[in-house]
Amino acid sequence: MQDGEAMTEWPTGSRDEEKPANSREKGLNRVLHILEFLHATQRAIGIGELAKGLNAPRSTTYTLVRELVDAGLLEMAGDGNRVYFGKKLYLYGMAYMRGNDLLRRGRQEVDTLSRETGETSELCMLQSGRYTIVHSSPGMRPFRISSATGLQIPLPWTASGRLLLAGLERSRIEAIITEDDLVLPDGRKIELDDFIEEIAKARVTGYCVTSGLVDAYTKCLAAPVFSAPGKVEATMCLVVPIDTSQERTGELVALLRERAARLSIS
Amino acid sequence: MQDGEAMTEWPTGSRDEEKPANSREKGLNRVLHILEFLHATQRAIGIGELAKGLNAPRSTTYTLVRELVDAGLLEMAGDGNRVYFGKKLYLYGMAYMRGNDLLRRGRQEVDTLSRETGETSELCMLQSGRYTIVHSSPGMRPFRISSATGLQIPLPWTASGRLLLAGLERSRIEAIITEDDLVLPDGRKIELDDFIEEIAKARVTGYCVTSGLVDAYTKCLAAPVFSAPGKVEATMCLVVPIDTSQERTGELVALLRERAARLSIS
DNA sequence: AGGTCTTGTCTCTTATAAGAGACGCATGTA
DNA sequence: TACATGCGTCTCTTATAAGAGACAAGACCT
Repeated sequence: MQDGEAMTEWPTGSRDEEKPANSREKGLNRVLHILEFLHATQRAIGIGELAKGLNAPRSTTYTLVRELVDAGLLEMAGDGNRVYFGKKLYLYGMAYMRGNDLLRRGRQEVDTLSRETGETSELCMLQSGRYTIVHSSPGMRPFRISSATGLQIPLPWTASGRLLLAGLERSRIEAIITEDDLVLPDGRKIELDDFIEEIAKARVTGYCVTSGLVDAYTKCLAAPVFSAPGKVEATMCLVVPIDTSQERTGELVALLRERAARLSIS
Repeated sequence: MQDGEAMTEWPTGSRDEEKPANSREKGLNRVLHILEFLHATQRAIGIGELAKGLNAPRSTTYTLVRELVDAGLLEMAGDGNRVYFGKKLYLYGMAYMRGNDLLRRGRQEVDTLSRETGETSELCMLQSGRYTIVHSSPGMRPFRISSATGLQIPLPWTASGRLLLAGLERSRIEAIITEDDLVLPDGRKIELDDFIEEIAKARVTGYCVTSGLVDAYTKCLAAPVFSAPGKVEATMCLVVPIDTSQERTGELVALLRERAARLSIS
């Protein structure tokens, strides 16, 4: 997210884009940042506030927002001085879904899986180096373990993350995972070597279960969806209470793997 | 779509953006055109082909597409040299839907309406001067009358069009409707005065029925959804065979109006 | 009624991105 | 084997868009 870029120095050894330090920013980049920012805030926001949040000059921001609103990618919210995503983005998004068998079928599988098991179920993909929930369907429990579509979290925090990276060389993985990604929300640190080993193991067993990583009370079961032999395109996963019995976990994993395999045929 | 802009002179009396004739085009505009173009073609397309379709220089197109792919707004399709919409657009689109009560509830209403009646049902909105199908749910008939989400057609061709423009002054309407919009697919021409009168009538009666406009065998029933008193934000509509009986049409209109009214409360 | 913010618009400068065009490498086809 | 056509990358120029900053108008405090 909008990680105060001007403030932090570059994480050691990451992208080597040379920064001319104080140069102008391309309009298109500003636009991309605007969209990311809105996605992070999840609600309409004033233009001034937006400019501030992006460290972007006000005049430029006004201009770009106007153009985007005219184009329909953004819309002015009810009160008239806040912006949020626009209808065009919705239409483009639906077009993406229509053109994407995996996503379309995956959504259905997830919905039925969560209906059948009563547990929260998700379809996840790798998106710009992070684990991304592409579709989720809440479970039936009184206290739901739910999470929103579009949420992005570090790969090492999740079972799916171990599957999504299966088959990549170590160097590729190192390029994707940052130091921060290896620190769990509760402060514990995952060793990169351990993580890479877990990836290898997940690749062999064909599924992955993690307990109490993102939080202390959930367990995460994931199975890979292949787009080609060996190429993991997505994962399906179930989020269940951490005290779920061994047997039930086993049953759920079996069901999950079956469904994921069915999706893979594509 | 992508109306060979370089070829045609401006429709008399429309937008007065001065064209410096042979100037450079802003990157952001190119991007907006790329998105529109992909939306129109509805499938992945080669970059060269894309550049040609947009009358854009090849080098620029390559640069922009690369940036958009890096950003996740576009994706390279399977074979590796075609582009189409990307996951980010899907995520933004879902975010739009989540933040938009009317759309979210409207989709549901449309789905149940089409299940209950067995007819094709749609939620429509005004989008950049055109009638846009925002969500549609196909009917149960052996030969389905269906249409895709995102389809845009001229306002005068539809029942919804007459409702979406209700309450606008004549000058606003004239600004939106072009000469071409008034010519039906079969060549017949609608008089602007007649059209404006029909809008006024639809506004009073609170619904609109049109027969055999876009094609010879369908009838279109539409009812307005209000976002504020007098402000038509969307329409719900049913597409039925043109020979549907008077009684059944009446029943359907009543049902439709009830549903649309329920949506309006928001 | 003065002081402090924010909002939206406008003007002007200059750093820079759009674009022309060349290049090398694949294909295909005569 | 030559010739054409499409793809992807690069270089260099100059038209232009990003941005600084000024301005008027409203909002909200004292």
